[in-house]
Amino acid sequence: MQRKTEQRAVLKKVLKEADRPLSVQEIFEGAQSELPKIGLATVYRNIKALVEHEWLTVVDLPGESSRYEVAGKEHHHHFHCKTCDRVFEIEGCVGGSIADLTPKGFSLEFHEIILYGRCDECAESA
Amino acid sequence: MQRKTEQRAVLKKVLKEADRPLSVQEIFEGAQSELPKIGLATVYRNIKALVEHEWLTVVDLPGESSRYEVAGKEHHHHFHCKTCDRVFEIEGCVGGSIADLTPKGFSLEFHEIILYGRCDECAESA
DNA sequence: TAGCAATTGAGATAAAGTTGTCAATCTATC
DNA sequence: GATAGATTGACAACTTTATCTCAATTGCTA
Repeated sequence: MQRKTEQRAVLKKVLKEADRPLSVQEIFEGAQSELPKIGLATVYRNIKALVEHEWLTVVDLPGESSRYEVAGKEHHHHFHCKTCDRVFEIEGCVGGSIADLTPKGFSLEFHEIILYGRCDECAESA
Repeated sequence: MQRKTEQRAVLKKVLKEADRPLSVQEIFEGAQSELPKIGLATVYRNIKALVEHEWLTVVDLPGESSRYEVAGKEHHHHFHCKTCDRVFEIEGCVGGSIADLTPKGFSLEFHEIILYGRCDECAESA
């Protein structure tokens, strides 16, 4: 990642403007709308580089392939809309009460919370 | 699934005795210790059949391939030990306070909580 | 216990997601 | 501008996970 390229600039723009975790396909399609000739390998290569440079964070959800969101945000969790399949960031956390769930003898390091349902747009048109 | 076979009996025994979600490999290896000639395809075939018959439940964790646990248990969540990579069931839930995290306009249908850290055995030997 | 058909084991095959190859292109520097 | 080398696009190839094929075996019924 030594040079600035138009491709990477577009990828970063797509990710910043989405403001939610995007799948490789979503990133690819978003970039294609601005740069129709961009290749999938370029998308993968840049995602990998941006993750290594900690500009991007990997978001893994159960049974899904990885999504990516801009790094550096506060601790937060995600909402997965089962209708449109988009993932949203949600504020707040119930970390305190979660510690109580830890079984005896186990040591808790971190946690993940995922909410499922319908996002505002999909709930409206239901 | 019209006939009782020794293979399926062994698979069910492995799953029941584990009392935690097992990966296909764990199930396969557990079954092999009792039935060395069992094939991987048989494991997949029976897992699929047992899930369809609702004897098994699929447990998906972020970034992991599916695990399987005996169906019919109460609502619960999971603890993933990052040291031994085993997954455990944990009792209790903070469902009430989780509803508060739901963004405006979104409709919450269900949730997932995953704790990460060390299990009792791994915490002890740390 | 004989026979039909479900089930199995072994390996080939498939599907999805990701990475590698390499000539052509573009970026940064001089 | 010209140049060196990083980066790209197109597609081949690979990985991992799961399924398919088919002859051999086994469970169930009569």
